[in-house]
Order: sequence, then structure tokens, then C-alpha cells
Amino acid sequence: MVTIADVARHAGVSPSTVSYVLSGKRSISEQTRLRVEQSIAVLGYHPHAGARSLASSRANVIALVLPLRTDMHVPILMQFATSVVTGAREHDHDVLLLTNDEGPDGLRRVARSALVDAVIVMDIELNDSRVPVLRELGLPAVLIGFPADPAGLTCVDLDFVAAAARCVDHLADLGHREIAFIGPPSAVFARGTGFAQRTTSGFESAVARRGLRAAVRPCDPSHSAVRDTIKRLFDDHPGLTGLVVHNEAAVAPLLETLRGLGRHVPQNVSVIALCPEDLAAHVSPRLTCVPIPAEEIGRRAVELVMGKLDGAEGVPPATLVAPHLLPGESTAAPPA
Amino acid sequence: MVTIADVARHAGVSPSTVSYVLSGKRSISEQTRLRVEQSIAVLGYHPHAGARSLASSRANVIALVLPLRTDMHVPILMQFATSVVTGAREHDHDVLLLTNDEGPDGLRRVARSALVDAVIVMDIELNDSRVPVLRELGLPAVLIGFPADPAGLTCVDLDFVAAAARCVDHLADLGHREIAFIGPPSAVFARGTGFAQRTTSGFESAVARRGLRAAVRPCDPSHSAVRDTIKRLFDDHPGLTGLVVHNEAAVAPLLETLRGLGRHVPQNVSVIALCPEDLAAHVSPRLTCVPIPAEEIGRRAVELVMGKLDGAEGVPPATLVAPHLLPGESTAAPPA
DNA sequence: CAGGGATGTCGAAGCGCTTCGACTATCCAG
DNA sequence: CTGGATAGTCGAAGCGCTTCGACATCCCTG
Repeated sequence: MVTIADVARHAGVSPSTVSYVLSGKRSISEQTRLRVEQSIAVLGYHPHAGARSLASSRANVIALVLPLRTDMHVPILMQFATSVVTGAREHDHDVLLLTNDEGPDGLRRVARSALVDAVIVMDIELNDSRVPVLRELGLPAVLIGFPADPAGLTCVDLDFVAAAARCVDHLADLGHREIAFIGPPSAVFARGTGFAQRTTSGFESAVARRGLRAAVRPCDPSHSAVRDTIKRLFDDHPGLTGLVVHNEAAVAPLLETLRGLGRHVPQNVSVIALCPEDLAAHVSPRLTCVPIPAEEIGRRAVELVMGKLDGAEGVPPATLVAPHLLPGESTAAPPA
Repeated sequence: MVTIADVARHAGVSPSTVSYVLSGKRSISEQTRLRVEQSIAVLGYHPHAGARSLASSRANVIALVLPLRTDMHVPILMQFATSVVTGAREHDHDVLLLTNDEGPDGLRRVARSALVDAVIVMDIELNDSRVPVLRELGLPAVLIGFPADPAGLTCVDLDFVAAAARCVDHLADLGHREIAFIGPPSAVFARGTGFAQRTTSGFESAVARRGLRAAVRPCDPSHSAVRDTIKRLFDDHPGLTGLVVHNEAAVAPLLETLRGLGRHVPQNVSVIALCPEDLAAHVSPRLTCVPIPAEEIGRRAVELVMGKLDGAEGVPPATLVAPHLLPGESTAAPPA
């Protein structure tokens, strides 16, 4: 193994000088710096991560806690992971992958053993058992999602309120006057995944603002449940011309049901979904949607975490990523 | 931070004794061991990962290199990642997530800096640029997939030859006499992803063994390409009653094409796919398939890597995971 | 031309752990 | 009763790095 002493010898300087060249924490003459850098290149030197971590109490590693066993849409998870790894590397950090299997203990372990400097936790629930642990550990953390009490924590997520409003506005702008919201199964509300409430309230206030008539329905993703929900919806609201769907699993059954009922999309009814982009793209007709900007959220999470590690004071406790509408072929003006 | 010295003081022993309790590398009296273990629990001690790595030159971390930017089926990747993390934790190791963005340099970096003790590399191509680096580094490695020259390396993968044969046998057992193989686009062959060749040869030798008439066609995944391929196939082979598909992207277009041609599955033609289980489950009719056993491959990869880390001599250079057939609704006896 | 602030470099102390050799006590065979 | 294993514990030496204080230079100011 090539050590800093080898580099120092090769360059004719002391080890501390090499260290300062590497860290830039003290001024080094141009001449010396070049010589050291050349020796580093020639010898192929890489600082020993453990030694560095021990001496500096900075491991340059962050943990990413993924919910690997949930019903969450997998490609989205992967996008998060990718953007976090990429972002971390840009800040000269690596990423340790943790699953939820270990639960809070896993967090304790990696924190206490100084394996990681900070942690990014995904799939936060309203009453998440990991949140108290994060508070207890005092480990710099960024949550993707919002717990019930985010006090003292740093959270980032899509602005679901604005996202739902964006859907409503899109339909309203096209001329729709009566629309409905097809939400997640009521079980999801109960479980306490915060975004369910947030989209609903975003939908409702936007609807009020635009003066639309509207209905809100939670919906199980099973084919029959979707069929029932839709049928009843049109029975109750014959004038309905637009649907906002926030329920990944229900998208396909929903479209099939509409087809079965002879309601053409978008000629008779417009459909806009709050769902992953790839899902919207893989159905027919291609859905107009407000995608989950996984890549941006991941990047922001890394930036926030790096801000905290640098001791920056200005790290905002809550970051809401603005939604963007991705036009598809499933929305149009309502039938005259 | 709680250090080993704190534990030693609390238990009334020397730090080295605590270390030996932890590692079990020297015999310790029952009495002392219990006292130390209790102190560890009381103080909530976790050894400093960096210090341990420095002193023992074992980081207890393995790297997992994922191809985060390919056309690979994402849920499969996630299954790999999950099983690798879970498996590694069972051996008291953590997993560092690396993407292919950094390429061979990333491997060099984590190896030279002793950030990881070993590496699991996914999505190996026949002529993979990372393979020479692995040889050069002498880092214990397990490849998922086989390069052109696997000499001196440890590889694990699904036994694609046997998998293709399994498909042929299934159709032959049902009574089919004339079948075809719809393979990956010819570009994939050219790119040099080893499994393409292996399934083809597995298909061909099984067909010969069973005395079937057969055709082999590579196929681009576009709708039109699939349509053309299928049409020509049935023109050339009017007696065709079974299809073996090894092309994830072509599955949906293929089924749609058959529907369009009025060939019912499985009444007129049987279809069996070599594809991820979830893909087979999400089309209609549900496909009979030989799934990629991602979970098992990941687990085996971890076991192999741990074997190498323990210096075991008996680590087999090539591990072929046996295929299993998952019955669906897309295969039946051929029409009389 | 003395005094003082930059500027650039070095030496040494330690970060928390593992591990080797040394030491004591105990036990059994000769 | 002695000599030699064996079991159980300790002390100390590092592992490779960062960082603090010290020390030269050099240049500028009064």
C-alpha cells in the first residue's frame, strides 16, 4: 500500500505538507504543490479511508436508507438512489446502502461507529420510528418526506399540495367545470403517509379557488374496486369530465374501466395523474401527469446534507420541490 | 464517543481484553466475557469503524457496483441490491453503493483507499473494461455475469443454457413439435452481453436433443419489428405452435401482435418467456416463464465474496444458478 | 535597520483499534 | 516435586492520517 509517507519521501517534503496539499487547509507554494501532486499521480496514491476517518472524524460517507420492502414504485427508488450517489460523489462522498430491515438499530450502528457522517432517509411516514432515533443521535440527517412533527429536522419532498393544484388548474384551464380526485386507498391515509393528506387538501383548495364542482374518492387498486368507484362516481356526477388520479396501481385498471364503459380518453373524459413518469408513458393513451421528480429530490437531499456537514447555518428545515406538468394525450377540452 | 478504553475501565480489564472479547481471537474466561459484554451494553459501545479498519486492514464493507444507467429491468436490480445488503449484514458487513458512472476509476479508488474489502460487480459484459482493473487490483471480487475470459475470476449467474433448455423441454413435454426462439436484438449480441449467446445455444442443443423443428430469430423490441418478425416467422413455419421469448421489451408487443393476428394464447400458440417474474405476471395472459432468480444470485454472490474474504480455498470460479419454471397461463398442448 | 506580520514547511502528538509478545497462574505428566 | 503445556490477561507498538504549534523566511513598514 502506498502511504502518505511514501508520497512525502518521493516529493521530498514532510507528510504534513502532503496532507495540506490534499486538504488545502494551509497555503502551499505553487512549486511544492505541483511536485506533491505529481508524486501522488506517479505513485497512484489514495488516502486510506479508515486512517483519514480516524484522524479527522469525518468518514466522507453518507448513509442512504431505502425502503426495500414496500409497495413503493421501484423505478422511482432507483432514480433516488442514482441521484444521491451521483450527487454525493460530486461532493467527494460515498454512499452506504441501508435497508429498513435493520430499522432504527441500523441507524444507531452506523452513526455510533462513525461509519457515516450523515444520513438520508427515504419513505418517511407520519409517525416514523426512525425519527426519534435521528433526534437522539444528533446525526446530520435529511428526510425525504415529512413526519408528523418535523421540528428540528431537515425534510425535502415534492410539494404535493402544489402538485394537486397544478392538476386542477390544468383541467380548469382546459374548461372543465366538474372533476374528481381518485386518491390512494383509505389504508394509506390510515398508515399515515403524509402525502395522501397533502394532495387531497391541495386538490380541495384549488377546486375552491377555481370554483369547480368536485368529488374526492379514495380507491383500492383492485380492478373491481376501481370499477365500482368509477361507476358510482359517474352515477353521482353525470357532468363529470375530468379525473385527477393519485394512485399508481389504479391507473391501469382505471383506463381499462373507462374503455369498458365506452368513455373515451380524452374525448369524453380527461385524465391527469400524479404518478411516476415512466408509468404515465407506458399506458395508452400516454397520460398527462405531474411526475415525482426523484432525480431533483435526491440531488436536493444531498445538497442539504452537505450543507449541514459544512456547518452551514442556512440549511432550510423544509424544502418543497415545485411540481411540473408533463403533457400527455389524456387531457383535452371537455365535450361541448 | 464511547471508546474501547471506556469499556475496559468500566469492566475493570484492559482494552486488549475487550478487543478479544469482541473478536473471539483468544480465549477469555466466562466471567470476564460476561462483565465486558455487560459494560458494552450499558455504555452502548460501537467500535469506531475507521479505527478498526486502520488497525486490522479490514473495513467490513463490500462495494456493490450497479449499472444505474442501462436498459436493464429496474425491479431486478433492486432485488439484487436488497439481497446483497441483507446477505452482507448477515456476515456483519455493510454495502457501499457504486454506480458505473465512475467506471474503472471508482473501483480503483475504493480499493486503494481500503474503503471496501471486496466488490460485487453486476451487469458484466463479455469485454468488460472493469475486468482488467479487478485483476490488476487483486481485490476479492465476484462478478454477476460472465466476461469472455473468466480465468481467475469468480462469477455467478443464472444458468442460461439450462434455462433455455428448460423452456424447450416444457414445450416439448406438452407435445409441441415445431417452435421458435425470439431472442434479444442483434445489437445485444454485438455488444457482447454473454447471456444472449448462451440462451441461443441452450435452445439449439435442447431442440436437437428433443428432435424438434425450430427457428431462431433475434428481434428488436419496437412494435413494428416484432410484428414483422412474427409474421415472417409464421409464413416460413406454418406449423409453428410454440414460442420461447428472451427479450423483455418484446414481450408486450409480441402478445399484442399475436392478438392482432387472431392467434390465441395458449389455444393456438404457446408462449414461454425468459424474463423477470413481475413482467410475466403483468401481462395478459400471465406468462409461463423462467424468471431471473435475482434474490438467489445476490445471496450466492455474497456467500462467494465472504468465502474469499475468509481465505477459503474452495471458492468455485463459476456458479450457475439452476433455473426454475414458473407456470402461467400462456402454455398448453398444441392444437390437434 | 529593527520589528512584525504573512507565508510556507516541519515535527510530533494523537485518533481508537488490533495484535504480538510477555507474563502469571493453573494443571497435569513424568 | 519439577518442567512444560495451557488458559487468561496485560502492555505497548503500531496502523496511516490530520492538525496544532513551532520555526524559518521573506517582505514591508516606521
